[in-house]
Amino acid sequence: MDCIKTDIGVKISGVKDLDLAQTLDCGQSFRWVENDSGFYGIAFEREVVMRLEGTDLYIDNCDEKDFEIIWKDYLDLNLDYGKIRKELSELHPILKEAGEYASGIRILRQEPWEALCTFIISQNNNIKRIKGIVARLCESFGDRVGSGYSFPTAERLAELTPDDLAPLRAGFRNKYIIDAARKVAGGEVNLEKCRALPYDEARSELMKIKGVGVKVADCALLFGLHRIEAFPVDVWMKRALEKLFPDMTPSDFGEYAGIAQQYIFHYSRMHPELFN
DNA sequence: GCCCAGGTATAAA
DNA sequence: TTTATACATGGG
Repeated sequence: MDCIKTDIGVKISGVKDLDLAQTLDCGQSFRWVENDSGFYGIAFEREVVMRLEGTDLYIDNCDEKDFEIIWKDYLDLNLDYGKIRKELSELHPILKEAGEYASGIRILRQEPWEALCTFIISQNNNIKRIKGIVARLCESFGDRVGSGYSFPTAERLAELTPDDLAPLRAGFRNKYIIDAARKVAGGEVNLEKCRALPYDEARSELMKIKGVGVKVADCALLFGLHRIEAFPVDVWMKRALEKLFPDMTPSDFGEYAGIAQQYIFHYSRMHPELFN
């Protein structure tokens, strides 16, 4: 995997186990939009467009240094998903099938606060509307980055009240967003500490926030802090587990449970007939 | 109008 | 400890 400069960005060749649609638009991030030139998005105060041709990844508006310090990690390109998929496939034949079907999924290393906040917004909500709320949140309270806006910091949102978030049309979630922002900005909840804490303690740390239950905590840990042993279970996953893996519990999926969960989630979403 | 959406807080059994 | 209901909003 090497990175060379192009006239508008960089080209990384030899990228394996990556499908941008499966990774950027599978419900782990709500900030990427597909347009004519690829997937457009903003993270870590950078605006880029990504496009994959075979095993060549093009990132526009990016230099070698930004790729090395930001996007390489963001896309989790240091982890060998082919090897992990092989290990997972030995756990259960359906997991092998799901892994092959969704073999381009990677677990993003998103900014922890963004992951936490967007999954607070996700509760009892649908992906289309979540994206709208998140977009309005960034436009209203984020900083300008290129032609878009960054995700607002916890410190910025901590200054606000739930009523200030009315333009987002996020409903009852407004008070949860503000509670999270205040606890994170004030240090009562330490996100970085959750990278290394024993899993149950990391979960408890996040659940100090009103509106954060096990599902939101698991998603924040998986997508924001790269705790890939996290296995978020929602109503959909519960059905998938009962029908497809009746003999397994989330902990049976082991240290890569979060990757297994994403394979299963994507696979079952694309095959709803499995539940009939 | 009715139902549901990558849930959680709260009250009641 | 487990089970029921409200919660804001908008698309199907």
